[in-house]
Amino acid sequence: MNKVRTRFAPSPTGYMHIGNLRTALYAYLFAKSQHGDFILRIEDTDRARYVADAVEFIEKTLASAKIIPDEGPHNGGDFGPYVQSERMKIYKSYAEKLIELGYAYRCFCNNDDDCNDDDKKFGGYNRTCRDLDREELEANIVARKPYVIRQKMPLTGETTFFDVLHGNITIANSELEDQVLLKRDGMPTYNFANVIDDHLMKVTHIIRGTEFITSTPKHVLLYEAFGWEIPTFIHLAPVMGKSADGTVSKLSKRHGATSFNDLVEMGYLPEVITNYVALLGWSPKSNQEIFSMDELIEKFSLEGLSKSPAVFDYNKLDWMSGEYFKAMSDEDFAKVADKFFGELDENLASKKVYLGSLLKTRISKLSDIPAQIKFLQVMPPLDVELFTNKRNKVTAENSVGILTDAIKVLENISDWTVDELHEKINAFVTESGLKMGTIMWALRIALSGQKVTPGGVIEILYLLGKNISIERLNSALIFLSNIPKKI
RNA sequence: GGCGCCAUCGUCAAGCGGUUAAGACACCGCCCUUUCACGGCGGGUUCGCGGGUUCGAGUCCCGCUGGCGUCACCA
Repeated sequence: MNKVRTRFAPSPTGYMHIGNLRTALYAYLFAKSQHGDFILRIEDTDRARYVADAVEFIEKTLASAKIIPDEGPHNGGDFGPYVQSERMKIYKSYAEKLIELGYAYRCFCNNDDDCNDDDKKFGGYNRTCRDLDREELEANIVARKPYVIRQKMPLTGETTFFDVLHGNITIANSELEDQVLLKRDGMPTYNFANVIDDHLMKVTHIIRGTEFITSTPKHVLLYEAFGWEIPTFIHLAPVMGKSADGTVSKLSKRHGATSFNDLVEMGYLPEVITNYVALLGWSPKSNQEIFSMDELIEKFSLEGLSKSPAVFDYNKLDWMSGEYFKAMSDEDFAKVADKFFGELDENLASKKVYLGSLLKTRISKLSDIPAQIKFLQVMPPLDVELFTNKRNKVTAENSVGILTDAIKVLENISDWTVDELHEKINAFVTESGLKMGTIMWALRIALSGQKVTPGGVIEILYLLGKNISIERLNSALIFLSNIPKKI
């Protein structure tokens, strides 16, 4: 049996859509699970769409997703070059060959309207010039450069191909146009280059999106014309997005971030994105959801692939992301979180690992961090209402006493550590005869101006440090004393 | 519109003729609790519709409906 070889063949747009990334992932996982090769090939035959540095961008993105090609523009391999624009001579020779074989012909008009009367004598577009006397025609056409080479489709009958996911798919040949194989500028079209390269590069399994199902018969006809072995097709259902109005459509900008890189910038770990995306359209048929790349390779199989489109669910991504953070050590988390902390003062900067330990269980992406820690750097404006909490029996009035006493306790603490704070605060609560919740609530509000904080009061005190903590408590006291008493 | 593909909870999905139709996310409720988070427990009319086939259909067949794709010198 032939060694399995799959490929990922993006056009260099400088943008890695999640759907593309998933296609690459599946092609990679399948190849690796079969101990085969995974090839990266750049399909840059559309000069108008060329984006500078896009190849490097694609390679970097794949690398960050841990998808490593065995062959590619910068990975070596025996079947290069792996950039289509560098293979023009190859395509040309195969196109000429096809003409000799009688499966293609030269033509120079885009459509019948493009042709003037003179042109029409030599045939215009699509099936006008295909059956004219070839020698006479070609001499004239070649003289009239630039021309195009079109594939000569059978007018009757049907073409059937096998798809692993969909079984046999049959399309009537009458549906197929005499498509362009070689463009005026000498570049091949996707539908041509693709077939030539997949054959030359010995690709055994073509894994790509469903949008290519309808053009596959054209490819099959090409393989047959050359007498080449037809590879196995696997057409993947698209990744969809859900809009606010509930409608579902192919994932696009209006659904939020859609590229791998957008997601990374938002602070999702690359391994989280691959893990999540792997499960979008593929099921391991077990209850496992968290997978390392090695596990994915081990568990991957074509049977788990889904035929129907999958909606990208940010909720689930968030959950999965949180699971990864929770599983990380405080040190590792602090490392990946580092650039999201922003500018920290000396005190906080020295407590990053500790801060991270509090943060990692309550965020779903790293970009949530700035909002979570802002109050540590800048005290938000106080609001009396915040001091009122029914469940904990706190009011703006009784807060005054609590804060006053707390300040005294805190001022006497010289060893400002979490343990020490814990001990002293506990003692203070016991002594006061009040509920833990009552005291903590008042303190939290005074210290943070928020009902919700990452970590409890003890942790905030520690993070803020002695001076700032006491300062904030005093300010809160002043604030409360200036509130007109309720009647 | 022609052609093609698809159709199980809101979402990802298991299921491959006989199941109380898994599990996860989200949601809701309760518990725990130093707020939030974390954690624990529990909850929900899910097989698009209509015909067949069969003792028996989410599973097979047909039709319908709906969604998506495709009809480029884009990939």
